Amino acid sequence: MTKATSELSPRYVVMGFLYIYPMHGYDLHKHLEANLHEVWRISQSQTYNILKYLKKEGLVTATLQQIEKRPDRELLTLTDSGKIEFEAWLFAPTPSSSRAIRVEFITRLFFASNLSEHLCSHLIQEQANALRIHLEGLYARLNTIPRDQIFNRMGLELRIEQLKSVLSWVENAMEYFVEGIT
Amino acid sequence: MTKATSELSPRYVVMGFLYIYPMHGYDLHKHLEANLHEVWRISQSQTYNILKYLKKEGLVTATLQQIEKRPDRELLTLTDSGKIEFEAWLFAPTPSSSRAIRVEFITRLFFASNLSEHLCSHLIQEQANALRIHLEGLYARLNTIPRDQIFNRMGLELRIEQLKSVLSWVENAMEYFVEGIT
DNA sequence: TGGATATACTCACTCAGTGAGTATATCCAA
DNA sequence: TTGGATATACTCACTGAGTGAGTATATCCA
Repeated sequence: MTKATSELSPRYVVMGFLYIYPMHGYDLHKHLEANLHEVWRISQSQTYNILKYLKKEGLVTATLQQIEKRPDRELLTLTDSGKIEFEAWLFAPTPSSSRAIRVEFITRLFFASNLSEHLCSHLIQEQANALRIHLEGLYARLNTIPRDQIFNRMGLELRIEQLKSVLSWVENAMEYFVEGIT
Repeated sequence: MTKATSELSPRYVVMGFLYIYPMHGYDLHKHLEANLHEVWRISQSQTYNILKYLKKEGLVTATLQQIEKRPDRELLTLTDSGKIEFEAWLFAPTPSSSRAIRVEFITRLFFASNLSEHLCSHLIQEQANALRIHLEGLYARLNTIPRDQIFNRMGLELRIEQLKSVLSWVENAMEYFVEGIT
């Protein structure tokens, strides 16, 4: 799928919930609200929009449930190719932008925590490494921007500051999982 | 204009360049690339898209220049209402999200630096205050999220960390303007 | 018994953003 | 001198994120 999906697509959260078990669009949206409302703000209709194109792409199938007199009601299931796509996303490091870490990486941890704590710790390590490498690149780029390009320098320097604070958060993220012990 | 323009609309940078003086869409895009490529990444066609709806909204007017045999070529001018909208945006604090500060606030400083250094310092103060107030709100909200909502807490705590580092950057931003003295 | 709330989904829309394409003018190097 | 790169200037058709209002039925409970 050499599809140029925009960085930070909401498709994977949706797929993630269906990865756990099949459900209705309605429930899916409720789960989103309950578990990740500080991370994603996806309206109900937007949830249905996403499901629509996932169906079109064959990542999700809908089976109609006919319950006497009630209309529609589709039970949504992640297809095999849907599962593959989701797993690929889950295991690959999130692009190194502050926002992507806050939204996508936390979402990956959310789904990974359903699988194993060890996986979480692994994802955290990998993400921290990716961030360190990316930061190196940004420092190098900063050196190529002439002194008088004040606002380009501002943009890049602020970006670097943000990423530094994101990195240190990621490095300590394992604390969330051992917290219960305290 | 109770228009619900999405937070972080690219319309104001475009208006900002036309605020300085009228030019072609082509030049406008070149200026963007030259001065703010670390801040905004707006493609040429996207620049024209923006100009299109600004024209439709009466914020920009286009006067056709007929130069013997060459086609099209529109000189774009900011209208009075365009100027008013731009100034309103320039003087009002940017919404307190990390990305908005990195993109919109730096853009505001860019245009403000064309007007006066005193204005820059004023905008920086105001923005820092707005950020402090916003952070208070986030801390309060964090206290309302139960301990077991791990991922919602993660999202909010990371957001707070990012905003803290953004705030300290803003507080020191005046350094960019006195730099030449060193 | 009727009004609030929960379940479940649709539609029409705007706005951000991309990629490829069109057309002419100018410069400069073999 | 000519033809190929580069600069000028703009258009079009598209995808994808996101919103707001609307539809329809079922259930609860006061």
